[in-house]
Amino acid sequence: MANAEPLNERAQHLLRVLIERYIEDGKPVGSRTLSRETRLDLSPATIRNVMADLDDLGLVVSPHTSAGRVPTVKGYRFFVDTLLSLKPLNTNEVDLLQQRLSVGNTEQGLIASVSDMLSGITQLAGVVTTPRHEISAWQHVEFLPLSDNRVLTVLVHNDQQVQNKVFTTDKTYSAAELQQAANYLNQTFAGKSFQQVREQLLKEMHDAKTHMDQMMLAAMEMAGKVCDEDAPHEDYVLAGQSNLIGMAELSDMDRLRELFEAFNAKRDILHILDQSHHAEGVQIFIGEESGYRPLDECSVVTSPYQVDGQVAGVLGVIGPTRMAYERVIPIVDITAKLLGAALNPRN
Amino acid sequence: MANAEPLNERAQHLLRVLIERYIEDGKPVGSRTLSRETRLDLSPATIRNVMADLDDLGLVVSPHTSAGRVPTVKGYRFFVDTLLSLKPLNTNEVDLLQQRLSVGNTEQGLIASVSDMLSGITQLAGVVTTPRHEISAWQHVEFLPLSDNRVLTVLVHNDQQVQNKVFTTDKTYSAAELQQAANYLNQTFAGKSFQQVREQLLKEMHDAKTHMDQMMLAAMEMAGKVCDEDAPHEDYVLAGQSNLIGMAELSDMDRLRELFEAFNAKRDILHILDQSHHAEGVQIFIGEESGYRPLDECSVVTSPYQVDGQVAGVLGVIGPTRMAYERVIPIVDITAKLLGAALNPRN
DNA sequence: CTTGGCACTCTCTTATTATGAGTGCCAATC
DNA sequence: GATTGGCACTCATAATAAGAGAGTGCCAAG
Repeated sequence: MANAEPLNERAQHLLRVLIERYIEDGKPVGSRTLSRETRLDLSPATIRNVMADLDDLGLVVSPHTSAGRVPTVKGYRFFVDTLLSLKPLNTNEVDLLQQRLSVGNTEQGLIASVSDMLSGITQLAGVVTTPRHEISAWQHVEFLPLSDNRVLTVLVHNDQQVQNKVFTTDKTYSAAELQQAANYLNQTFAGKSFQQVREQLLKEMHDAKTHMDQMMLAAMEMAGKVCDEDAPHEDYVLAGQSNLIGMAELSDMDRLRELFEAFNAKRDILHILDQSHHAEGVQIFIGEESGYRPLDECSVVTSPYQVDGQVAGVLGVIGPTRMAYERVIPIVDITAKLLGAALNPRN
Repeated sequence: MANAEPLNERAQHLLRVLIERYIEDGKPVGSRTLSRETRLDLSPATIRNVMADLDDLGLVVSPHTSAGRVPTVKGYRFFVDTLLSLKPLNTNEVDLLQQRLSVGNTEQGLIASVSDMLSGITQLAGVVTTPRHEISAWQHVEFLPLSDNRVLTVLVHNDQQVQNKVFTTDKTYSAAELQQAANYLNQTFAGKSFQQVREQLLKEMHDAKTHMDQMMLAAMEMAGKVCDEDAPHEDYVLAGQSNLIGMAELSDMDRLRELFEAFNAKRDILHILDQSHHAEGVQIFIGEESGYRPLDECSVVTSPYQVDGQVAGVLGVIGPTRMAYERVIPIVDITAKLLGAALNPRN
């Protein structure tokens, strides 16, 4: 039993070659192939012995008695954690990404093109969550009267982000009244974080009811609504789903369908991405590790991206468990950094 | 030869039953079934004769010598144009749609939920183009200075629509200067259509170069850019792609993939939808009629929707040629009307 | 014009039989 | 004690064959 000595050098090397090979052409790999592929100059029989050990350890399995071996989730995990030698992108490639990024200038456009980029380069599905702006602070608010009792609120955050929303009010306010309300709010809140604004707002609204005129109250309400709106805006942009259609491990229509439905429902996918939110650097969920059935045959490679030193969102790719990790991981890593940089207020 | 008499009553009825039956269970339908299904009390042999005629006319084909008949594109066309008896929704169903529509209040939210609704009810893919606002007129513009040389432009259309964009200018403008520019533009353009604004803008920019100060020119430029931006904003929102995955006629992975890629590319799909733009009421593209290979096995049922008496966009569903037209057509029709109503400025 | 009859054609299913890749185990070898 | 060749065995895959079933086209009779 090789159980005493957990995994010797040779076994590790063989496991590595096996997985690399399997990733390349998706067929179970047998002892004969392995004996040819590796430099160790071992006979198939010897390799079979090693394979039996790896099998006992749960790192590989054979789909049936007389097929080669295929890595298990545990095998992939070990591979990714300790055997994998990443293939860093050369500067050319990085420059190319850089260029494609600087085109779309709106935030929406940026994350869409990053998602596209990820899927294009990896030939998998690319995903980017929309950035959170909770760190941002109040810069300026403007109220514009529309027809009837409708008021357009324009709220500018300190990071160039702009939000607008139309409200219906109880009574019709004049432009001057609205101006006055905006002035007051701007003076009071400029530069404060939305967290602070929120608290102060609630407090003032509570004990102000008596000595504050109608108009101020309405303005408060509006601003409060805008702030509320800010928080739960969690979503993602997906690209390249069609890349997943041909893949062997998803050839089962029902599986594929389940997966696409999960994409639409968004909830579960978001939950996985959230887990990466507080992690540092690239994180990898292999097969069942994600905990969601539709993703059983898939791996998810994610990385948070930072704006202004704060984690603003997560991006990554989704593909079959059998994916080229050594290529995908650096791509996700770099892309997260590039997106962070592109999203930075000053650049 | 029945060619002299193009298509007698009985033949039409049989064709109709055949297609209805085929739509229901997707298997080629034979003379025996048809003889049972129909009330005409004809023997299979007689029906075979009729089938031979329909075959000659190119309305049906048999996939192989000893299978039943299947409608051709031409057959579907005839069915849809002259045989189809629509199944109008009852008021309950309409009310239900109505309700689900009034929830999402932003325009984006509205078209997303309409798209969802279409796909949910029909179990096909739903699609809605984003409404065009070219008919809308200039109501108000506001410039807000941000840090550095950045200026936030907020443009309000007369139909509650709001657009904003951040520009970088050559020099730093004061709040007062920006205010002045906005005032001038608002006085000059308020109430005019963007078409008019555009023309006038170009003209003024041409002969104003001398007697107009820097500031005005810059403002013009900004406004011009905003107007430009308005035009080519053609896009659509798709929902329920996953409904198409299980469908028999798309079981070929390559076909399915092609189709999904067409969805992503958007161009061709938009082109088809555009054709419906100038049509009145529901329009149907069956199979190859669309002219796009990925849609060969699909039909597209569309209807333009109107806002303020003007066609603002198109919505519809995409599904296999073998779809329940008698149900889908009224749904698309009603939904277009509901969306138009929901989108109307005053409601 | 309609119908029953009949031969014929295809698809689809099921069973049978190779073929080949790969394994596990054992005894011989280094 | 690790390595190796040999050998029996297993199992997926492909190829082939044989029926069964559904449906057609055509013809001759009603």
